[in-house]
Amino acid sequence: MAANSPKLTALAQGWCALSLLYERIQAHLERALLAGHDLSVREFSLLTVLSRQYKGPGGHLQMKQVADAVVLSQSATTRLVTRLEERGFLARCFCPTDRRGIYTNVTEKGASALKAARPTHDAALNETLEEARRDPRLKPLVNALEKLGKATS
Amino acid sequence: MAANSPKLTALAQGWCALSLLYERIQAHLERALLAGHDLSVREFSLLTVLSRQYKGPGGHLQMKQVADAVVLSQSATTRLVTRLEERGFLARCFCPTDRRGIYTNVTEKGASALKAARPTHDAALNETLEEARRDPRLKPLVNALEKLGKATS
DNA sequence: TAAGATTGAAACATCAATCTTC
DNA sequence: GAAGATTGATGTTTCAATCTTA
Repeated sequence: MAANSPKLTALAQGWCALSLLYERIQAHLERALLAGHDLSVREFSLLTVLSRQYKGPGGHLQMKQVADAVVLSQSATTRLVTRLEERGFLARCFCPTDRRGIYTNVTEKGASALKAARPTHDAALNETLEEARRDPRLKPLVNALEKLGKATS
Repeated sequence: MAANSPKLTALAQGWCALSLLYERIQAHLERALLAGHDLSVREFSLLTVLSRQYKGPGGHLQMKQVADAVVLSQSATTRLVTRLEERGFLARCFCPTDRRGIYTNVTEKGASALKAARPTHDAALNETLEEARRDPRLKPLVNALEKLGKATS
């Protein structure tokens, strides 16, 4: 996004660094996942979210909630799910309590695709962060990111 | 992007938090800038980058360098510049030393649009960060972001 | 009437091909 | 031939409109 200028506020600088880091990671992951598994980051993210669902009441997400989780519009989510359904990774089913709603399950095929892709994803993430740590503008952010993971996990 | 699960690696968790924060800020800024000034975040970013150019040797960016700065492909940058040129915010001119290259200058109109939009931008940024600080997953990241700005400015 | 999911139209992104200049 | 900018083809995203169910 670009860097230093005398009048840039401190926050704006931080935002630039965040953007830069985000976009680098995103681009790197996208490349790695597409090349190795024909999955975009969004698709990976969707599979991840949906595979965390559990059977039983409250365990499933409706389209709208999925949209929130992957930060997409409802219509984009519909299409994303459709694409992955056509590839056999997902299956829609009706929501038993509200027939307006639609649930989506990850198929066996989808689950194994996700499982296969995860090491690629994690490795690419590691690489990018390793590299970002060498950039003085990004280092503090990378450190915070790592601490964050440790604190919550 | 979504959150906790037993098997999520620490880094992946951090990445989820980063994505979430980035996408929230991005969405908030986009909304504010479009509503108030009919500018997308990308357009704002482009104007910011180009307005930092200075007269004299080495002070101007070629299309390709601009593309890197705003993290877009070359062709997308061409079209972005064209759109803003049509609105009278930018003007292309030939690069004197290499006739393949093209420089882009910010017009008076473009400069005043940018100037008018900056307070909106900064205010929206502040708001979103303020809000994000209340989310325990994001707080450490926000703190790092603020320190970052202070350290470099 | 409102809420959830979908579809249609338009905007904007990427990759590959092209055109000009080095 | 290689590099910089552009154009063409294609895919994804958003907003608005539509359809079904609550």
